[in-house]
Amino acid sequence: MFDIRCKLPLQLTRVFRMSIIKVLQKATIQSLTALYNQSFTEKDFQISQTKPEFEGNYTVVLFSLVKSLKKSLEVLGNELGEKLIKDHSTIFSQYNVLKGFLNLTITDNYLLNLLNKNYNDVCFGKHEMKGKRIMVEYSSPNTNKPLHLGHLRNIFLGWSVAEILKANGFDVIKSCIVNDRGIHICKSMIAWELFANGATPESANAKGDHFVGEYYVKFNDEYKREIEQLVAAGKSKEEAEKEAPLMLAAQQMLLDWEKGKPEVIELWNKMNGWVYKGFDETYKRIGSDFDNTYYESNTYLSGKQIVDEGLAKGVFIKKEDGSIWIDLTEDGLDKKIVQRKDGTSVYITQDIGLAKQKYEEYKIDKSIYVIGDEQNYHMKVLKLIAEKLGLPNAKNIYHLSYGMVELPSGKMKSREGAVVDADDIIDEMIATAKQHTIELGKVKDFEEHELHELYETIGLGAMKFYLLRVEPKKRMIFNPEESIDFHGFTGPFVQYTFARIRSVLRKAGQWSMVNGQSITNYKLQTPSDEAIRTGTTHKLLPLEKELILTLEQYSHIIEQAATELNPSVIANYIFHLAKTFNSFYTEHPIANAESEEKKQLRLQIAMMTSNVIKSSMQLLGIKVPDRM
RNA sequence: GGUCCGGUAGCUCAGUUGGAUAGAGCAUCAGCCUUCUAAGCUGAGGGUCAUUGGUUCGAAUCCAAUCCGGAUCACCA
Repeated sequence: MFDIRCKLPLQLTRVFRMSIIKVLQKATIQSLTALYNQSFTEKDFQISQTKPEFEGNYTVVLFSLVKSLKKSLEVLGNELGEKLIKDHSTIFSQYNVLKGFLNLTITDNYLLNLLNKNYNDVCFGKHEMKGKRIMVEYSSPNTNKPLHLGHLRNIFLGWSVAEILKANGFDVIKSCIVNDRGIHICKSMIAWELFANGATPESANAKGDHFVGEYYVKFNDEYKREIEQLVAAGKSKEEAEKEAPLMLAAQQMLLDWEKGKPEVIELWNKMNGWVYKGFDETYKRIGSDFDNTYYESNTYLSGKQIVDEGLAKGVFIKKEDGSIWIDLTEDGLDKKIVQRKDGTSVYITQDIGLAKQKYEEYKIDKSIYVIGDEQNYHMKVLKLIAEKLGLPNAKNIYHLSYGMVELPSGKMKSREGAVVDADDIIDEMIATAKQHTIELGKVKDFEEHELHELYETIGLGAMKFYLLRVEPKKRMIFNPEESIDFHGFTGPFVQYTFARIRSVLRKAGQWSMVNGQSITNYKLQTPSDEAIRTGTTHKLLPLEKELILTLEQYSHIIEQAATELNPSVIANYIFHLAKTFNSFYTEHPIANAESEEKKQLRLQIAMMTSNVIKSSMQLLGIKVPDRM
């Protein structure tokens, strides 16, 4: 989906820089050990960014050290500060102690060096390969209805987490399990058979997944009517639900499917084919992809053998009626069925089979499932069963649980058609992007295809950012009336910041477009190492310094986002970076700076900021436009 | 009822894993375009961090109880 990919092999082709926060951590441990002849770890003290109202950039919080050292905060702070500055004079220039806080100032030279070495490195911030492989499973749609807004949160999350892990040096496999069989699929098949008169997506001029989804809704409408009729004829509601002809037909079809009845299989293939075509269009449009797609119709039987093995091992128990269970009461959960009395497998059985298959195919070290929080219990059970069965790396099964996307009216109900359809909302976002862009009137010289691309970039960017900026586990309410903002903490805000930087660089002759490809001129004259070391070059102004400090944190942020499996960490960071840049941009002229030195410095800052914005937005799956 | 998750400004969300006077965006109000893109910038107002108690130098953060909201506890998937 993107042009730039950083491949940083295990064999060091480049030197990986340690983040300031890590340097400070290590240096503090060293200094404390040297000063007080005791051993320390990172957990003995805390490091944070200095609050803006105090002097300094990074702060060592000393309170927790006082007890074991029996020193006053004042004395400890001064001794440690003195030592840090003496031993690491290239990085720390001065310190002050306020209460229990040791505030350290980073030298301009250190930051200038950093800027000088990395300003044009599009891979800045990424980590070296760790030699570990992780699978991220996401999307997992049913093939009886189109994707909705909830799927979009799932897909964006999964895709982004995968990219974040890659940036952090993991070998990542994106996978998808398609729920392509079962009673719900048969429902739309029956409805199509009965009511479609042979219609196809082509004849109805409809997207395949939407076309099939209509018959799923049709089934439920007709089913409801049959129940009402039966109830009117004197049946109880329960009886009616079981005896309705449509339901009986769907159940019969499921049996026929499992037996492999040719007409049913043919219809099933045909309708699923329509759905896949529709899904593919949507995936392509939103820039999602998978390395491997699993189909439930292939995996649903594979659990049976595992059940037999588990039974032999004594992990499972067989009841008198032949059904097979696992007792999880000792783990604080209930008993769970893993195979029906008729010998057929249930949902969780398939998942156990798939978990094993994933491992055997890819030898993954970790298996991440991006699934809504409604399945927290299910995933807990799956992991426990996998552990008890002794499946390889069962303990590294991880459920990345995210909150449901709800409407102001409550939960989305696909059976009633009360959902925000994915394709619809994408269309709306792009239309809104178009409207805003036209109103602002800045792109009158764009070609038609450039405009089209720009609207997609902004519309999708707004939506992805909106869904990713919130911590995954929190549920969110989506208000279609209010739509999504294009100002403030949004994708377009960041995109706009990027476009302005590109504009500055273009005009300063540092960057240009040739046949749609961006070309960077490596003409920036950079201060010599000697000048930087001896401090004969620029003094950084507060906003210049703050920007470089923020840029410096990028690799640390990637690591944090990967550890937490949380793209919102990235979103918050980008926004902060863009906002800082905008203040800088307003305050200080770049191309028309007060001196040539300042001009070069600010062009470097601008270029590095644009690189980090592009790279970090890429981790969220969001493109950035050169002009908007 | 059991288990899990959430509750921070009018609204949407951060809060670096226990640290300094709790921060952003939206909305409201007041300013800033003859200088690199105003989808921007600067400033103001807005808070019982659901409630109560506890732990300690220090709590939005940890513990307990309570209240509110959600999910889940199927021979459904």
